[in-house]
Amino acid sequence: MVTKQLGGLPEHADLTRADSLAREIFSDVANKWALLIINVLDDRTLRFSELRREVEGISHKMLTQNLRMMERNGLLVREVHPTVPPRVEYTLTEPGRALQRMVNGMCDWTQRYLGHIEGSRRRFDDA
Amino acid sequence: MVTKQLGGLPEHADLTRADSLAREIFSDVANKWALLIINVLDDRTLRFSELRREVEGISHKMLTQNLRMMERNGLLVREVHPTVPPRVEYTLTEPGRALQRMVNGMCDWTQRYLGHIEGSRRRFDDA
DNA sequence: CGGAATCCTTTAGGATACTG
DNA sequence: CAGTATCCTAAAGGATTCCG
Repeated sequence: MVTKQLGGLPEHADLTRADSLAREIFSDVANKWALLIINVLDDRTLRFSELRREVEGISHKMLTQNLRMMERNGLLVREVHPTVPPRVEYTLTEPGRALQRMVNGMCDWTQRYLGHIEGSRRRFDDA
Repeated sequence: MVTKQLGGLPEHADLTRADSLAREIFSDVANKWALLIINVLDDRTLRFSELRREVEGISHKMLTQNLRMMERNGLLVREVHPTVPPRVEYTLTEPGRALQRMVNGMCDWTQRYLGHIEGSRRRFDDA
């Protein structure tokens, strides 16, 4: 319970003082690999191997680890097709898609301010 | 929407295939401490010690380290008042504030889906 | 007070091998 | 193909101390 809300107007959630559950969830989610997986999954249904290929640079281990965590938190569903060879597919849930919109926002942000950031870095590194 | 490509229509940025600079920036920003600092700074101007108090659980070292990184990337400005004892204040820049809106969205998301996530976790942990 | 540097522990994460 | 387990190295991060 953690809103800065006092007067009644809906204020932004403040996780800096949040209870441990909210902080834990935020920590799970606010990590590079999870966010990149969400971004690439989008509204598609992808296999493990497809995700592995599309999330550039992720290792087999990190992918499984993050997929488990995201499934546990209800961000995506995992469907196993008992064929041989096995076929396992991942799809974002509604909460996952809600998050995905914000992740897309962050990606767009990165693109948009790329030049600004590059300049800021140069200035900083000179001094 | 998802056609993460190339035709010409404005699509969401896809950092999974992005150039190394964009990936680096995203990695800088998509980390727990940076996002919490952004969330607590909001539109205020805060001293180092105030941030230290408000970002619950952050260590002296992590705070300085992240503040340097965020200053370098132009997310915030650092103002030193040459008094004694020294007074150093931090304020989000416009790019920083743009990011902050999305971080707030993520915090709100966490609050909103807390119950859903808790339930999903229980179900997962039972199986 | 804010920051840098040091030391030391914990975790993240890669490589590899094995299983159904 | 997807997943698990093991080993091992690199990076994150806490505690502490010293400096302007």
